[in-house]
Amino acid sequence: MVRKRLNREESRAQTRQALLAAAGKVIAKRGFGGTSVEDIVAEAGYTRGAFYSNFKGKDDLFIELLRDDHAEMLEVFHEVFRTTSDMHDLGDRLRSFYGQVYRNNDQCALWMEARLHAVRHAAFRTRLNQLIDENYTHVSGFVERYHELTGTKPPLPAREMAIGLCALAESVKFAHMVNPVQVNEAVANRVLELFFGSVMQASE
Amino acid sequence: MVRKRLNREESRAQTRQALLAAAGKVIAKRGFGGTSVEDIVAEAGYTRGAFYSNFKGKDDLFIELLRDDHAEMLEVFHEVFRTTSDMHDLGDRLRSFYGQVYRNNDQCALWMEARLHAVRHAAFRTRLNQLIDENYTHVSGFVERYHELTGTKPPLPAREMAIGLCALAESVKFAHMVNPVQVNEAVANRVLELFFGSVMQASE
DNA sequence: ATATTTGGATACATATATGTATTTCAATAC
DNA sequence: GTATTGAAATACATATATGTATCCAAATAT
Repeated sequence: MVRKRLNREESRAQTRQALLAAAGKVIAKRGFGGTSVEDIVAEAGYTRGAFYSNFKGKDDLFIELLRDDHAEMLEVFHEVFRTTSDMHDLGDRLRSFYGQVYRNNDQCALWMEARLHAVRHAAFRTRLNQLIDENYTHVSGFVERYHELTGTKPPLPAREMAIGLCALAESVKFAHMVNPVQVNEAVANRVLELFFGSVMQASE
Repeated sequence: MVRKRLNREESRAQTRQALLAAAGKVIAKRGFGGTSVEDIVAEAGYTRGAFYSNFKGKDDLFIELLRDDHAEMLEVFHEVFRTTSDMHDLGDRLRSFYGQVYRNNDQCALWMEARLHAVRHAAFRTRLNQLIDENYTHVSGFVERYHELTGTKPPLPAREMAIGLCALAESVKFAHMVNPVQVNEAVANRVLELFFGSVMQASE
């Protein structure tokens, strides 16, 4: 597994990453509240010592984990929206984005978990909302760009459109996760398509 | 507190209710995974003995709690949708419903918690989805009624419309809870109004 | 009145959590 | 090569959880 002899910095970074990865896995499985520090280090193959040497506590690690994930998400976002100059398919794009960005259900669950935790813990909420706001800003930027190019006017401020679009995409995805039978892939897509489409038409 | 001498049945029902109420409170505060049986009984002023005498375990209690809450929600639903014969304001109605039905944030958090738990636990998922499906059926019924009366045709099967509308309403509410500053009451309402309105127009 | 049931408290055995204090051993510095 | 540093393990003290087994007192039945 470990290929070359690591120096301190590298070694520390490695365990840190291992802990984060393990945390992601185990939190997705058991929920944040239901996950103990012990669970995390066990999954990662370390001990509690390593954990407390790297993080202040569970909250701290969680935010760190989300930050990493968020960075990845932005990469996907830019990839999806940069690859084309044709702006007419905002719906498709955003759906594709959410299809890609939550590449697995665990990830979607993780963010739901985070939001829920945020509702209950003010300090955590503040930090999480920095990430979420950044998300809104990016989507919002895309909405603006879209309207510039199509010469239309958004029916609401771009940021509010972003809030709605994000909410919709996420919750349909989530509904699908909760009930994959009733809300199967096809249904989820139809619903998203209709809702996105309708809202876009409203702006012409 | 206790007014009259209770017989066994009544007494049992009373503790049961007390436990359920306490659980709702404490789960909303700490999350399901983060809540111990001990927490629940402490809040209710009983002991673990009472708990295990009334429920098989935490999952069992949780479903029971949701079932009760669900029943209440349906009452609100009917109240909101029965009070008028004017069917033209589906959006208003549904928004009003979601405004009323999740009369406090705790309740909304509780259902999110439940969904999240369901994603991870198949047995629980089955039972939760019975409740959610029933919800869809009711909203769906309203959508149908709406289209009958307005002589329009839904752009998607009524049930799929219901899925989308519920997802939207819930997630905007949730977004508001997570970030009450950015997604304040006014923003949430504007977004909901626009999205609902657009979708409804799509059906004409 | 006495016997029986049973809801819920108490006791028990065991398992798991937390956070800090201390130790160890490899990586750096000298 | 020896000294120093620091990441992670171990040890420790304490707290909290779980589920069952047992007990008790109030509510029924006889």
